[in-house]
Amino acid sequence: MKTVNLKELAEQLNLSVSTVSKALNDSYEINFETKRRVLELASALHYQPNPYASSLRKQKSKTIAVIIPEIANNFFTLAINGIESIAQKHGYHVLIYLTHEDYNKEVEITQLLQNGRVDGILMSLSSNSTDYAHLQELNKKMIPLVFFDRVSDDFATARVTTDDYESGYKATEHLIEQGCKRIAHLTISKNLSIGKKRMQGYIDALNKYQIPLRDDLIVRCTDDASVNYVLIKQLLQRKDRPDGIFASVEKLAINCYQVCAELDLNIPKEVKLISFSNLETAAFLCPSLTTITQPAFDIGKEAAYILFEAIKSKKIQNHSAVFKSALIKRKSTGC
Amino acid sequence: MKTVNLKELAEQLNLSVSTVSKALNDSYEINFETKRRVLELASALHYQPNPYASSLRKQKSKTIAVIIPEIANNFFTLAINGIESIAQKHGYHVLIYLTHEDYNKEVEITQLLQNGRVDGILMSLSSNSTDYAHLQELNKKMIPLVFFDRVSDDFATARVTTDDYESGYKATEHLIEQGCKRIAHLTISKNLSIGKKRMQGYIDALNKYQIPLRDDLIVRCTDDASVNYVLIKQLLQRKDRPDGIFASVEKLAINCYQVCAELDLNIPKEVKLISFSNLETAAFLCPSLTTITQPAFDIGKEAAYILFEAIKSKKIQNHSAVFKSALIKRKSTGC
DNA sequence: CTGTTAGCGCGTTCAC
DNA sequence: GTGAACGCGCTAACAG
Repeated sequence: MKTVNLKELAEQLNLSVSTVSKALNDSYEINFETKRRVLELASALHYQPNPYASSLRKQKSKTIAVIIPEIANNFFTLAINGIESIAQKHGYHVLIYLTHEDYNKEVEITQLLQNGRVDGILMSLSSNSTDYAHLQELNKKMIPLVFFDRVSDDFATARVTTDDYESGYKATEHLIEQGCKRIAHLTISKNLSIGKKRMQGYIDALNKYQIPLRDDLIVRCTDDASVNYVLIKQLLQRKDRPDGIFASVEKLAINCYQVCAELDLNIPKEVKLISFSNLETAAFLCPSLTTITQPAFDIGKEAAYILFEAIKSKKIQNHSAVFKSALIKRKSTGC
Repeated sequence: MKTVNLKELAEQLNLSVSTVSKALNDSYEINFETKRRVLELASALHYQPNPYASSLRKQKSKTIAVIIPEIANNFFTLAINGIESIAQKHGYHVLIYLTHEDYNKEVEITQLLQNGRVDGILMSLSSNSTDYAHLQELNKKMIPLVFFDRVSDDFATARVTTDDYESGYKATEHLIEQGCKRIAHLTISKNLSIGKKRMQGYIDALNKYQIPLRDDLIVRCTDDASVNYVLIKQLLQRKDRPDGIFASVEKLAINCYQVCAELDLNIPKEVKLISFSNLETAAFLCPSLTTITQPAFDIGKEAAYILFEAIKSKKIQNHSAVFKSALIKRKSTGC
């Protein structure tokens, strides 16, 4: 079937293309009766305007991009949910891109978005991003950018995060209150502010309770899961193995479970574990894991909201929002 | 910063717009030296072609849409991963749309895609879709459509699924082998083939082992979680409560966990549970849940692959692929 | 090999 | 109130 366009409608109605266009856009110039006729035929023929012609003309794509490191992760999944709901409300379309924690891919993707494909970008940085020239480029092109969750302090733009420092502090404090003496911290990329802030919370909590900070209990994990696995195994095989672990991300907590299973270590009796996690279902199924849970859905919504504000006002805003995360204790668990 | 376009490049190089265009597209007509000059300036100025102008001209969007009922679901999450990887390989962009199991939204979304926004669509039906006029419309417009996972037998198009019948049979058989006598089945929408086929497997397995099929053990769940919760609670509060449950989707299994926790029923001692599930991490954390796991990533990849074949060949193919799912038993569990 | 011309489908002047 | 004409940025057909 031939796709129906303005010309087609105009011919059938004995009107000019521009009149039809105006009628469809509800212009005040057009006679009510004409509008009615146009709208009638349009809906009868299932007319849909060609989005790209319109984008080209209006220099507006009605599309945003979401760039995230991975999707098999409950936080991002919930955030997308929030983002999509706001986008749909604004009549916007959502493009999704995965970097797989690869900085080069992140650069590539942002390059694809340089020329009008999107009106704005929501982004969570990949863990090995250190240089931000690709983002400067977006800035120059006046494409609004909002960071969420994984932000960098080295690049100024609007951002939506959780209270990472406070959460890290509380998580550590919780382990201390459970009687842990040797608390390890599994951290990800030191470039990301979530890594830095959560760790600072850990450090300050230890200080507060006068527990010596031991560098050998801080495990700097990588973006390679198998490497992390080995690091965690080494940690748990030491004779003075930690009695508490604070994992900065869910994935590392899962790794702990795997290692503990292999080493026949009981969680939470022999090792207490606490982690950032949004895996609601897993947390439910697994009563021994106390989690720090972020309001991922709301974070997505807020980030989208800020982005649309920026798009509307045509100003790159430096708005920033911080959400509280919650420490969720599971019933019938020592931890 | 002004966005740089072909005209800009042409002026700076003292060439015509079309020559520049050809050079950038590596046309054989263009002199090597000219190409070099063009490419040099283009990269110096970070030239990126306007995708919508090109789409308009070529009538190709280099974009596909993925329409799914929800995203907070490990199956879809993994499938998107697979889809995105193939799309990226083909230089395609991925639009994502969530129907939230709402048929009307499904219709709305497909309408938005009628006029060239995408070159093809990947779709998992919402559970209450019964009418397919909106899909016929896509068909007429020659937009390739590939179903994955949630397909309908009432609409003919390419599809990628798992061996739902066989999986349902095996799941039920597994419970029988564990000694279950009263096996309940929690099913979703009867419109979807996954619902029908998994249930048929259940029925046939019972027959095979000469266990009477009891209609009161088949719980037809809805798309309203709170209703399902009540239904499951009623099921488990009966004096002749089931000793085994086969949940057709993960979400319903989670509901079972919640209800059992509330009723102080032990899983798997008092009630054995088996479910379709792709929640790898949960399955790991929860050794008492045996799962039927689908190769979601590969299903996504295959669906995308078929779609790109259709786009390339400009033929709407009726290719269909069936993947095996795996029954994954957890260690140290009676079920 | 390079340039000229003519749209892709739409929205916005500016005449009438 | 309506229509003719132009251009968004790019590509393709056709000249030269």
